[in-house]
Amino acid sequence: MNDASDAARPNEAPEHFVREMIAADVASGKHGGRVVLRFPPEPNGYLHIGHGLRPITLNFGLAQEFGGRCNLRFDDTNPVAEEAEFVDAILADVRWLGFDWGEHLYYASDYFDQLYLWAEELIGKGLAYVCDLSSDEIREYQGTLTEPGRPSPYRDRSVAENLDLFRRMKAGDFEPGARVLRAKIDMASSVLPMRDPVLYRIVKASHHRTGDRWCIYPMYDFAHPLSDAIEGVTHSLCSLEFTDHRPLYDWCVENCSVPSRPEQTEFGRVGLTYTVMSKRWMKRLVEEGHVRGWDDPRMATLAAQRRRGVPPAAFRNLARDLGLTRRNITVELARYEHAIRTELNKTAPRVMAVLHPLKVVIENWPEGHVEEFEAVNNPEDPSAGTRKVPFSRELYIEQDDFLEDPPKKFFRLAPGREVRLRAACLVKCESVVKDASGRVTELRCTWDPATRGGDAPDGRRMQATLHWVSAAHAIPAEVRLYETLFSVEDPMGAAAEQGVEYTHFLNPKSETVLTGARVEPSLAGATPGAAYQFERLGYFAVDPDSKPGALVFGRTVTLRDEWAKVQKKGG
RNA sequence: UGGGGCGUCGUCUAACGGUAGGACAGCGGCCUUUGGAGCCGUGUGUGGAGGUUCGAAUCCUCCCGCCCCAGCCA
Repeated sequence: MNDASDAARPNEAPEHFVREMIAADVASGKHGGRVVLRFPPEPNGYLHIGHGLRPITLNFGLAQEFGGRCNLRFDDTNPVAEEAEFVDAILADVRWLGFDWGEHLYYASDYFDQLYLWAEELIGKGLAYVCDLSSDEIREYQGTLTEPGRPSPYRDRSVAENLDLFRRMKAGDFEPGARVLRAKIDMASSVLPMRDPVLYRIVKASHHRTGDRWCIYPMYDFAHPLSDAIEGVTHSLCSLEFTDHRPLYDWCVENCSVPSRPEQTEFGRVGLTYTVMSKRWMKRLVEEGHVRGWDDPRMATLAAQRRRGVPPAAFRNLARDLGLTRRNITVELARYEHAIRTELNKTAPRVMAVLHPLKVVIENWPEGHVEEFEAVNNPEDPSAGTRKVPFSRELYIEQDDFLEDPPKKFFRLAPGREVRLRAACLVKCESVVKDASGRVTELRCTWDPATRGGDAPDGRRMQATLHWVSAAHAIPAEVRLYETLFSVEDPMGAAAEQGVEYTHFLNPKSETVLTGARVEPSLAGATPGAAYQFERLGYFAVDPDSKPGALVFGRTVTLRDEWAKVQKKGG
């Protein structure tokens, strides 16, 4: 994790309340001075940017800082929602972000036997009972935000009867919904989760790991604190919405004979503008075909960001820079993109690619003659070296880089004007060839042999430097340009406000597929996942859709673009 | 409405009773063989009202606003 990207800001991250708390606990010898954290995803879907920017980087990062460890535990207590496929995807995402759980990969389902024993312990202590109320009835008895609940008629069953019933629940004697095991706490509590919460329910579904061995499954509120205790977790970090559950977390740990005393601390979640993060809403985008799949580069999943070419270091660095508070926050897309550019600027090799080719013929360059110019691979990193780029009589430049009648602040090529071709030479536009409709189809230029390499011996300065490829040597490639999936900052908020579906705000231009692009020949062997900067255009990654001889690039993020800004202001 | 959480530039975030600072965005400029990168400059933002204090973003009181909780989801 200490790669070059952190050089500008060595080691120490800014302080925040959780770091201070852990430091204080270590100093005071609490938990024996140990630091054990955990990242506890439920394998019921894909991880998203919010996970990458907070819980993952926070837990694994703090564990590293304090020389402790971070367990990766799947909170798989609900077989109807969970699948092994998601386990694999989550593992891959965490690994991709650069974290290692070592031997500490766990599953809450591995603790089912122990959890069951603790449930019986609670029954024995008179702290839990089997309740025959239906879920509707339980809700009725629960009261409301302002009114206290009423005790279940089954609340005072004997220990023996509870034990018998619970064992029969486990044995499969009852149907789902017939009975549940509830904690006996306080039906009048102002904290709703304390009103005799359900601890176990009957579920007759196959579990991705335990199969059909169980037909009763523990609820999160029971399984989570006890799983933490089993693993010796010292600091159980979770998001704000679990704050109300903390009293119950503590109740479980206090009333079961657990081997350790973990403590829960809550932090705020991270959201991103122009995207939707929730599982349910992302799922709809996939199912309704608005995107190519869960890893479509426009999606907010980590798998999608990886495919798009986002470097994992950008996540770690941005997560660190965001700090940590007890507030749910929304990060501006620009800040996410900034983190990506900062990283890629240091690491991505530069290369030339022409997205919308415009033919250029160098009239004073001999037919059939080829020369190789030496191009710098990364001006930010001399160790990246140089490469040879072939130059010949017929080239392609970007259509956007020529205007027959240029406006004031347009510095690029125009009739009679001279510009530099990156790493090559200076060329001057002598004339323009048009088709019958008047469209410019070709530029006739001349080059100045004295400017080989790009510098003019007489010192004349160029207003612009253009990227280019040699027509005969360039490789055709498909290039996919991405913009935000939604056209408004807060799709869910806007939908609620305007009373329309959030899909109403899908950006029709979120993906543009270009099939006529040409890239320089050095890219011939590029492999999926590789990230490049297409000079003057942006950062692009080789998409896994690429096949031998048929490269597909996807745009990770554009370069900052002053000209685009000028145009926007003028238009 | 009961309980809980939270209010500092547009967005994040510092300041832990002693000059409200940084990052991103924006704006202006410099530089440039990427209109990239880099560099320089640019901001009266502490939700409100009282109070305590020599001094309050920070402590107290009241008010206002936003978020979370009434799954046999996590």
